[in-house]
Amino acid sequence: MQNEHTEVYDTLKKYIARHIQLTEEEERYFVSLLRITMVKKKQCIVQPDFICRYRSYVFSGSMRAYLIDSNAQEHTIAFAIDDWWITDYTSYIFQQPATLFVEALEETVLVQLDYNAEQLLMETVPKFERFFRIITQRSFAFLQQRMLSNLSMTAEQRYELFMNKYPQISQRVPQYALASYLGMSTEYLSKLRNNRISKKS
Amino acid sequence: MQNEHTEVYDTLKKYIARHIQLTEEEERYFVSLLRITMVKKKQCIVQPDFICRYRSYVFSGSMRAYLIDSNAQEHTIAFAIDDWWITDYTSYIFQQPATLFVEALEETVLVQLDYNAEQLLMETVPKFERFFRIITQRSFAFLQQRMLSNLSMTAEQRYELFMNKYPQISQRVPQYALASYLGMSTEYLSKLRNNRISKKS
DNA sequence: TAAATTTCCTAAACCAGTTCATTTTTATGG
DNA sequence: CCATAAAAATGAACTGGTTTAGGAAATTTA
Repeated sequence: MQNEHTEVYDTLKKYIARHIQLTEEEERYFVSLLRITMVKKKQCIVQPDFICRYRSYVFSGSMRAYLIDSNAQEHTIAFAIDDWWITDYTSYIFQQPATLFVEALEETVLVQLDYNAEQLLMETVPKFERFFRIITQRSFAFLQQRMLSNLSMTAEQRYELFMNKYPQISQRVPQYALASYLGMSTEYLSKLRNNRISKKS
Repeated sequence: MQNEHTEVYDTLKKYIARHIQLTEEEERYFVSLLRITMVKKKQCIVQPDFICRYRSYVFSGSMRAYLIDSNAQEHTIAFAIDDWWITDYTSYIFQQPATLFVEALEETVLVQLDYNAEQLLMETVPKFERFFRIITQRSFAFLQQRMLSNLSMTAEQRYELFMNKYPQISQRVPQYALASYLGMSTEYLSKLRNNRISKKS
């Protein structure tokens, strides 16, 4: 058990080291604030109306964050596989009730950081201000690109783009989840998959 | 002239003070890194293929950032009026060639921070790591909400939402810019404006 | 203040993508 | 290993929103 945890923490530490350099003491302190959580397929770690207390790093497995709208339709705002963070971001940073579900798509191992621990961490080790700034900036740039794709491309182009950029993800997530991420119906995605749309080639 | 600049810097300093507390010396240092730029209507401060060197704070006037796609269609990714920052974010943070235009919608006064100056600022005054973390987190949460709106709402609902949330902006920007922000054609926006769509009321 | 240009409005034809209904395939737990 | 549920495929009918094409209003410029 301890061995397994060591491996998980080491992976996260390596991820952190890509952005900031910590002393051994700082690393130990950081790790002391974390907790490891295993979630089964379909289990939710965040639900609407509850305040989201954790930011979760995916060590293995995969997760998705989605909204259920007033017509009972699902809309996926994010996937997370290894080395990505996931949470209901709005709920987490403002500590207000969530609107999203965050659910495991398969058996998943997470490393979770509590909101209060995160605040404390940034005060105690200011380098983490930098760390969270950098990863948030990257997430923002990523999301802006996605927004632009959704504004400027057709469903088919969005599908092609996703397949090129994230072939791994497309194989691991259910098709209805991918459709709701790309902003199209499952039926239409199915047609695209079996390219019964444009007979260009 | 000096008076005018003082007013501009004071507004920005007040904005900064909402998130971090600076000493007078830090404030002076910060201000020394800034420059004020006036832009005329339709003038672009960022263009595709050029690296975006500045982050711009809007003191007065209004700006928008947009993409021109392969069909020569415009897609607005952001507006900025007083107290907002604007830039081609991806180009700025990665210092890579821009893909967007950032254009003045009216005569506008900007305060600009150079990329290298920003890096230096964060090293010299680490509080700014915190400042940029916080504003980036808020921008991210905002963009995620917008992404969810675009995935889950109809054109009409998006229009209504925007009008409720940003009545000031809708009056100041041209209709084609708003349509391209909301992800619909100008013709359809025009129909919605004169509500010739749903005869519910 | 007239001319030029840009923005805005209108309406009919059209189409990308949805909805609905049904079938086939794949997962899953007991 | 079967039973049953969940996910994916398919096709026909439909619709929200676009396209195209025009003309009216407003803004800019000379």
